[in-house]
Amino acid sequence: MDLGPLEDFVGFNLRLAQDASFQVFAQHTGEPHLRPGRFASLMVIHRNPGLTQRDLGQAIARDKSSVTPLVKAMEQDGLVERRPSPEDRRSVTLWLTESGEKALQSLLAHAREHDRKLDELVGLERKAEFLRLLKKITAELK
Amino acid sequence: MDLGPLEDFVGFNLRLAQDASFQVFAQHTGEPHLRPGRFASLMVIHRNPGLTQRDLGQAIARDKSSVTPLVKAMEQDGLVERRPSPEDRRSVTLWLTESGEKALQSLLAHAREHDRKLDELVGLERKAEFLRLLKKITAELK
DNA sequence: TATTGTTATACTCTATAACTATA
DNA sequence: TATAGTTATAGAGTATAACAATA
Repeated sequence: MDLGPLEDFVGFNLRLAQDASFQVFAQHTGEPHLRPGRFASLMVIHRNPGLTQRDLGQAIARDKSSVTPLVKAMEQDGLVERRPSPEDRRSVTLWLTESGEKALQSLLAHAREHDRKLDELVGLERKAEFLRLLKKITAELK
Repeated sequence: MDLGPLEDFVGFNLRLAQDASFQVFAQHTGEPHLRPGRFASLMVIHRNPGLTQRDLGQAIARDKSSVTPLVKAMEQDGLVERRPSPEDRRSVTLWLTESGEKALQSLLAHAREHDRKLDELVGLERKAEFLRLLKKITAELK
């Protein structure tokens, strides 16, 4: 199907490439509690144990009312533990369980495997430049 | 917020760049009947006037049950006309109205403006290679 | 029997607003 | 007064399944 001028727009091709990449990644993660949407959250909690739900929301750019069900679902699946903050009784602090750490490691393994495929397509000698441009778009586009 | 190993994954950066690009584009289109989600549909109908809803669904990778409300909304907004197919009485053929053509042209103008910003970030001398890699990922990732 | 399109329904993900409890 | 978190609710956007009309 010919899409005319769209075919050579960077923005449009960015979207197609990301869709393809996400779909392939999501397929290979398989298990439901390893859904890619949780990846960033698990990583943020892993690297900032004891952060509050508010902090998490800021890190992943979601409203607090969206964080509540996300965290509850991960708690339900045994990936995250919620403990009252000793400093502020309004706050909840977040910690990965052992199972959460394992889930994160598993997602990371999938991500590495996935990125090996991307590296192959991009080519090692072009990867640094490609990454640089993606980061530039993220950082500077307004 | 430090995301550790994710920071240098191509897939992750693809996602961040596409999010940034989409958000900026969506903001600037403004009006509700020019929502970016309709862009591809308008373009497909523009370039294939008289196609059926089934054809449209295949082109934009959506189930027929998702095409129905999409097309109805665009008809409601006066962008698309639905006519019974003379060849197959089960089918509906799709045509852009004058207003639909105008909406498409307006979206295209926004897209060109948007892509000028992206071109600036990427740099003209690197654009061809960048596009080539994005298309390669779309086409060959499995 | 198979296909086109519609409808009913449901699921995911997101947000806004109103609320409780703290600060 | 302001903030952390919860809940109720709503709106996109998507899909599956059952259906009517037609092939």
